[in-house]
Amino acid sequence: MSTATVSRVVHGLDRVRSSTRQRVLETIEALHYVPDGAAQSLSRRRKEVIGLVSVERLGPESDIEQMTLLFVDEVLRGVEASLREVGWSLLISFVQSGDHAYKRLQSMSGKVDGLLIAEGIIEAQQLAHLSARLPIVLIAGSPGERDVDVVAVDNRSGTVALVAHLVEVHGRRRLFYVAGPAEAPDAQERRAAFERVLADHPEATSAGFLEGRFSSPSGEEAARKILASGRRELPDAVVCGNDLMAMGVIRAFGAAGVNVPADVAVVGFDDLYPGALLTPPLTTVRQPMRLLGERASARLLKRIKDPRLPHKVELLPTELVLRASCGCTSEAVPTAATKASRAKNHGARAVSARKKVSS
Amino acid sequence: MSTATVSRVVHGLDRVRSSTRQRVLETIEALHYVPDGAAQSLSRRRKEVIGLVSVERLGPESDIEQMTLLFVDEVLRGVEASLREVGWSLLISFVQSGDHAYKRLQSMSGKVDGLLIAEGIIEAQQLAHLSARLPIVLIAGSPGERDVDVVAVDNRSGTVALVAHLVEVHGRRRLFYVAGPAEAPDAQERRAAFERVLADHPEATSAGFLEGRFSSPSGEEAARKILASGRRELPDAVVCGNDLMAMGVIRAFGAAGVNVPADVAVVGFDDLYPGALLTPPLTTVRQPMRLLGERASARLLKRIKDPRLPHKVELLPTELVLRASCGCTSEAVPTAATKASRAKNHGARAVSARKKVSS
DNA sequence: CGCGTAGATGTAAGCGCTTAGATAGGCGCT
DNA sequence: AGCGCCTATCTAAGCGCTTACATCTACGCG
Repeated sequence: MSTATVSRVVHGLDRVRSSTRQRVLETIEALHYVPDGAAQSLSRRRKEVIGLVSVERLGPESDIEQMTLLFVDEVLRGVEASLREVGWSLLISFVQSGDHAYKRLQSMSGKVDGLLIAEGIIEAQQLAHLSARLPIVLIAGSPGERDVDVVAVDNRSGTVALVAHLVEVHGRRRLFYVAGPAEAPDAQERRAAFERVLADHPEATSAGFLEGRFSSPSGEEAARKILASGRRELPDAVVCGNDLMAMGVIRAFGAAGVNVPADVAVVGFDDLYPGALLTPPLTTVRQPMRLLGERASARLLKRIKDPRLPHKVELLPTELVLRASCGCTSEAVPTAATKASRAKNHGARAVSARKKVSS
Repeated sequence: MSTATVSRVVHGLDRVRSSTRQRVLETIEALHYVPDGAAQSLSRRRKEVIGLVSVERLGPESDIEQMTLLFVDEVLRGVEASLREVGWSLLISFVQSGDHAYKRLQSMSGKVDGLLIAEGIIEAQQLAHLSARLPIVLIAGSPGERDVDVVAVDNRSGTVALVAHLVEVHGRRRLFYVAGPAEAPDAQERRAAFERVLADHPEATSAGFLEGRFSSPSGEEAARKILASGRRELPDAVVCGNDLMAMGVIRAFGAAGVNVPADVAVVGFDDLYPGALLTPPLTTVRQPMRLLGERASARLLKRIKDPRLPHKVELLPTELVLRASCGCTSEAVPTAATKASRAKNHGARAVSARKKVSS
């Protein structure tokens, strides 16, 4: 029996007499035969593998930064799940920024049909080179990128909904902003959105601004600086660029005897899991991380099938998660439509950021 | 110029005149040439890829189960890091138990040189089949497996250290055990270790036993049952098979007005990150998850190089993490040697389980 | 000045699959 | 029975590398 017949049986495309098919299947079963992936890839000119490359954070704050990784892990699950559906495989690699990321990406590019790359790993020019060789989708990249597809989270609408909530529902007036590092596009977008809400609400004013490093200790530090300028001058609310910093702020305020949210509201961005465990539970904006992974791989697959597709940026909506740290209580905010899907989340209320924005 | 020369330049094994080498390198650079992985794999008869397959938990308790995934993610990082060192790649796949796990593993087996498999995904017989085809290392499997290597965490020493601490240092006498599901080998080992400590300490007795599902809600349920048998009869301490259940127990006790640890000590196992955020912070046993990944892949690589190596079981030591839920305060336990590496962990004290056991 | 030799490069045979095109059977028809 | 045609199967040519082996070049030596 020729290998051609076996191949036809395995893939079932061509007609094979059913007795032959039977015989082949039995033999395959008996021999525990599994086709060699490398040979298939070579012959088919398609590997049915895509690569995911993201950052690995290290450094002195790593113990807490571990939480941040939840982000990547959720994305990864989304990617894996949608790949699994179509029978493709996922190759993953972490790089430390600055590391020889480009080298790694290049070597991966020989083993996959397409690449999912986390933002901020390589320079635009290197990206362009890679992108010329194989399909690439950027995850959570700044929407400005050319020559690649981007799937990102809509930082703006989420922040706007969150800050508007503080001002409109809780009547907070003096808002302090603790931003993420200026070089992070996410941080910039969130900050810009914050300022925009202030501009749109004359009754609210900025009570100050500090730049943190997206880490919990940098949040604590920011809170200490805020406290240092005197209790009289405490802001109404502290809006943080992410949950980690918000956690730091809450901890430092708690240590100093400042009551959150009675004295100062504190809110974050990300909806990391432990936020719900804090005292008070953290009001924040949820990023659809798993969805991010699903969409990114869907787009990549589409582009692999048709490489001449125009490049596109896809923004994913966020969701406002109201817990207690903004001043909401379990009973508060009866107006907002609660989403059943989040009901389980410790009594938090979730509101589509889109809805909030449009109102 | 022949492809052979290029190949020689790229791999630098054979002698090439340096002017030629130069020319080749320049051309490679200019063309952004990257060798095709599939062709290399086919020709070299080695893919330089290994696969990691682990469970994806779903179901009604998934919101909290997400935490469990931290486990897998840490292992994954360990694996990826050690693979990166030798230039190999990592293919990953999650399966839902019961899912067609064997099918998936089979298809992966065609694309990798070896497989890292999480415990409990497939039957022993299927494992044996796979193992006959390619090198396999089981992660956190029960040490009883044959025909495969196993790298696992030493549940026993950790549990023994933890329970002995409750009895010897805090004088707890009536200990209740909330176990994980009986079909989980980890759960069995921990429970057995618990009983063993009781046997070794005549002054301590069992206050009861319940089987949970390793989930936080099942912990809450257990706590409610304990409370239902009357306040008079509350145990001194509740030892839980993992952190999630311990978190549930603490929450339910808190809701019922039971003071932890004053009335009842509660301890877990795993050292999931949020344990440090609870009130009171959770005393637990830390599993070296990342190390687990590193060791598992190291062993797999070794076996791939020499497939006739005898199969081995490797047990990794755990580490006692003392926080407040066992009765320790920041000042307490001045006896135990604290490990500098854990000092950052919110003032928790960490003690090598081995050391504790030997004392 | 021819030959031996060693170093540099080219040639070609796979690696295990897919697939287009060639071939071989079986059938119904005249 | 002989022909054509359709279907089931086989043959063989790649896919892009690695590598053993053949070839070629240049040099030193007798």
